[in-house]
Amino acid sequence: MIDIKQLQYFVTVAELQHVGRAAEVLNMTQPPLSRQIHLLEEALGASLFVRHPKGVSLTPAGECFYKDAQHLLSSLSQACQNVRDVAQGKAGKLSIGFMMHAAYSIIPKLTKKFMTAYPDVALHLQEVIPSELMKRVQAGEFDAAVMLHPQQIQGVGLIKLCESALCLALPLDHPLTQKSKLSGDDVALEPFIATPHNVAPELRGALQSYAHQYGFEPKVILETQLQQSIINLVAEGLGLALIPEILTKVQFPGVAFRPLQNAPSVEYVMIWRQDSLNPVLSRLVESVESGLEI
Amino acid sequence: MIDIKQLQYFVTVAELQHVGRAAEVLNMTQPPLSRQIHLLEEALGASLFVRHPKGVSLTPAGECFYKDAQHLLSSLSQACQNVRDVAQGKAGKLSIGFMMHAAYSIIPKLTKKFMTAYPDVALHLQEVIPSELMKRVQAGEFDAAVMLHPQQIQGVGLIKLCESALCLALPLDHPLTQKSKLSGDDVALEPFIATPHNVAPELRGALQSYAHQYGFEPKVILETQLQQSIINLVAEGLGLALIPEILTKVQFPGVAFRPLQNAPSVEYVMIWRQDSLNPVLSRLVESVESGLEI
DNA sequence: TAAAAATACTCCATAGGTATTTTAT
DNA sequence: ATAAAATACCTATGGAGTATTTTTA
Repeated sequence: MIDIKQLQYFVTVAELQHVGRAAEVLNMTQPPLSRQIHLLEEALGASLFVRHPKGVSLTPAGECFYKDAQHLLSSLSQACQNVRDVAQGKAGKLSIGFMMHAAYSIIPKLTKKFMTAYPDVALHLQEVIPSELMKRVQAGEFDAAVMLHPQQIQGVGLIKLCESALCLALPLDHPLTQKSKLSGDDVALEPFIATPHNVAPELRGALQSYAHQYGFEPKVILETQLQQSIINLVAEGLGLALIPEILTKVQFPGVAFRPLQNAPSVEYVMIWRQDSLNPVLSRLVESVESGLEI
Repeated sequence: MIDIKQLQYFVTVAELQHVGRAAEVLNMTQPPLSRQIHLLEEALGASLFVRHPKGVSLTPAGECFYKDAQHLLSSLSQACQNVRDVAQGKAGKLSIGFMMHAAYSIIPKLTKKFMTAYPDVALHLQEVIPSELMKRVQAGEFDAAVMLHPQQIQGVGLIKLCESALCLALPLDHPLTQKSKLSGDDVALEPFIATPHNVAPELRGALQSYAHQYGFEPKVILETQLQQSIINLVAEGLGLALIPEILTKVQFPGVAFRPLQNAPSVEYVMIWRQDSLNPVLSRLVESVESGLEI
């Protein structure tokens, strides 16, 4: 059976055209090297060298095998390097799920920092509705997810990314845009657009409890799964919405944002499967732990 | 040190996800296979498998190495096949020198037959002046050459390809074109264009001895190393020339060919270095030996 | 607890070393 | 005649086998 050692022996002899000197380079004596070359020739069923009185030279078959052997050896060492890189998380694949809220500041910051540090990692980013994120991380479909702080965190690691106060999103032509700061009393009778409780309980809960502080039940006239739709519907003038401040840096046409008195806030976190086998994940967690400045 | 055997072991275990069953397939017992997998992991500095109670599965690093190992193994077997092909002359390189006379029928026939039989051989064809051919075959610069039958053939193999009678090449507007068959008497006073003796002694000798048969010394007014030039100079009306019949199948503008009474003939042969190491050469000789129909 | 993998220990095949012979110019 | 490769023989590393223990869901 041919083995790597024989290929290295062969390449060395081929390069030096001299079995004795090749043996020196290989830190061995001439006879066993001679023997290995013969075994290789036998295994291949072809003679690789012509023996001269002052050395050896490659036959055409040997020339051909020399090229292939060189390529094989370099491919092998490349493969070893690859596997080490992947094992250390310097290379590989990482799939990250996130909710729309993260798309505008958290995800860009996070990916930019990580991709700069680990250019050989292929990031797969996917936006899904908030309620999907925890499930799919636990199922191993995502290595990590950026989402609102969940209630239960069994089997996942968690790191806080930032906190963001909620503010009011209202149509540009709405009378309340005249006031620079609003309170619960101002909006008690307004129609609201919100996400259903099962999609993003934290957000829906925040609206609920804020309203209760001011002694009213919010009039939710429209529910939509997609966060993006909420802002679009506000722009259409269908109602108001509570939106985290991190989204207000972006210009949404037809929408105005106003701060709220005693505004509740939501917390954004990254979660990941605790028992993940992907070494890249540890690098991501480290990267996030060392600070993101969102 | 990593060796091929370990790669095969690894690939088998990776495919079956089960060390015990992989050991069966590999015709060995489980413990040494287990051990080799561990040694491989140690050599790579990365764990390749996660051990479950009912088998093993690949880590991300293992997945990466699996792809590379598969590729390495198939490259290796391809390399073994390549070297065998080259050793048997089924693949490789073959350089053939030839004189211009062979370009129009011998070389096309020969190369077509050979290339059809051995599509993986790269033929390097080169036209040079006749006197160069023997030297360069003996020097190992050409594996073989197509040329006129040489005087001395030390160190080379030889096979006859064909014989061709010489005929007269004359300008289209020459009075002698009126006659359909010519003899030495017709051309005794005509100017001749010929190759120098040291370039193609056989051809020059043939002109000489033919003339002597008819009791005259040929008036060679122009000598040129390149055979192609002779025909061009005939077309220009500078003189006549003796040209082998195998060239007359081609249309040369401005040149007429006429048969000669008692025409001398020349013999075309293929020669090759007897002690060549190129296995393809044997295939070429076989191919020519089995007949060319020129 | 029940598989499958890992470990412990043994044996022998074979890679590599030493001494010597053969080969090719 | 000479340098280099091949052969013969010896030693010992390490790959593979048998028996057994440990691991993990």
